[in-house]
Amino acid sequence: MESVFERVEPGARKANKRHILNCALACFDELGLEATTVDTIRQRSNSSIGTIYHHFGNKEGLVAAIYLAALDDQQALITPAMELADDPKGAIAALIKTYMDWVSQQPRLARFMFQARSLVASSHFKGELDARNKQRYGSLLNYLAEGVKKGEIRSLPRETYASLLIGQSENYCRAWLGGRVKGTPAEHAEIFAEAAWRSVACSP
Amino acid sequence: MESVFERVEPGARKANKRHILNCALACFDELGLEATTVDTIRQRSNSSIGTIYHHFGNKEGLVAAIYLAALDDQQALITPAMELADDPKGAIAALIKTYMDWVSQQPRLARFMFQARSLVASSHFKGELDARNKQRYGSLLNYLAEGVKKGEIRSLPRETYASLLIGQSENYCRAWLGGRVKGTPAEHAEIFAEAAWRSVACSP
DNA sequence: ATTAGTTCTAGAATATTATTCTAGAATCAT
DNA sequence: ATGATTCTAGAATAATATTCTAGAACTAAT
Repeated sequence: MESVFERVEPGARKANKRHILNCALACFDELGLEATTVDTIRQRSNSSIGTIYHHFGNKEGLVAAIYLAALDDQQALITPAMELADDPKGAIAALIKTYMDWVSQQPRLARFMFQARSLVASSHFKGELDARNKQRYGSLLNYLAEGVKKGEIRSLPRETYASLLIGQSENYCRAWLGGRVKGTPAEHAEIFAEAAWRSVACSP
Repeated sequence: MESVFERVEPGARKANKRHILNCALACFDELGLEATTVDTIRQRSNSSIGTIYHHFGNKEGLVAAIYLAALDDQQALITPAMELADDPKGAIAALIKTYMDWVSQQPRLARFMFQARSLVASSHFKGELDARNKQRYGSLLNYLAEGVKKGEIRSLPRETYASLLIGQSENYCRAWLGGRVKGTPAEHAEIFAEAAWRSVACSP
């Protein structure tokens, strides 16, 4: 978990910044976004108000820093996994399995992402978020377009593909993190990969 | 939109309470949950702090009241639509089309629901939310179980069905409300109903 | 190694916002 | 008509976020 923030804030100099990020994540996860105050985080991290505001600007900035680091960590696993695949079906399976494995292994981060998403999306970090999402799905969509030409993928409105592919597994992950279902996302990943493929494929 | 709150707070006596709910919804939608203060709502509704706290207890209670009213409004359309269907495929299509139509017609309420969900889920209204969701999916799951016996529906882990059916359309609705896609949910509803069916059906 | 510049730490002071409290007005049931 | 209940109002208080100032630690260039 230390490693998640090492990617965005590397080096010994940033050790305390990473420490604060970790403590903040723990607080948010245990108490919820609203209920954790900046002072709660200060106490847990043995830090000071000044330090926290120096590094993150405000509470929203701290939330966004964790959120974007988590998104980057996810993407750092998904991109290479999809590049290894050699057909659309394999790429879709890689996307879904990698995503569901990540959630299963990083439940605190994943839970935080669901809680913080709408906050980040309505903050002035919206731009950064949109840029990452655009990059995230851009290459996938071009890839699918080829599949359509070859007759492997159904021709559907371009804007529906992302939801058709990731919506089901995302919904299940949220349910698991909220304790409403028991089986880990990882253990059902095949089912969801298969369902996503059925949704967009011309033939099984 | 007045009618949404009439269901839960009927009668002339509750007119002001409904008025506050409507004004609060408008504020939340325009400014976001965090950015709208209780005083913002007081101003917009020409009300008073005392009145607001009398009716809702606290800000969280106000959010939950809107959320649960919206959920009930949705359900009031979905339940009869599904009961009219006479086979699993029709029931699934009714569920998805009714849901997507509702979102298209009530974008403010729908957007609010996505923004407030995790807040309500981590509040002490979690119980009420769980009860409604249990009821919401309970009958659907029993219905699907029959389909499995008849060989129409694939036999999958029970806890995966709800995500498989509603995940895609929910994801698209969120994207539409966030301005990331252009086509209304209603206009793509057939595609999503079809995809959900493909995900769980034995044969097309 | 010294020094100028930069980043980091600290916490008191301030500003913003949520919530409580008390009292009176309106409504209802008998 | 009257006692009980619900509703309205806003000042007072409490909780929380944010700003500000000053000094410590570190970095790079001489």
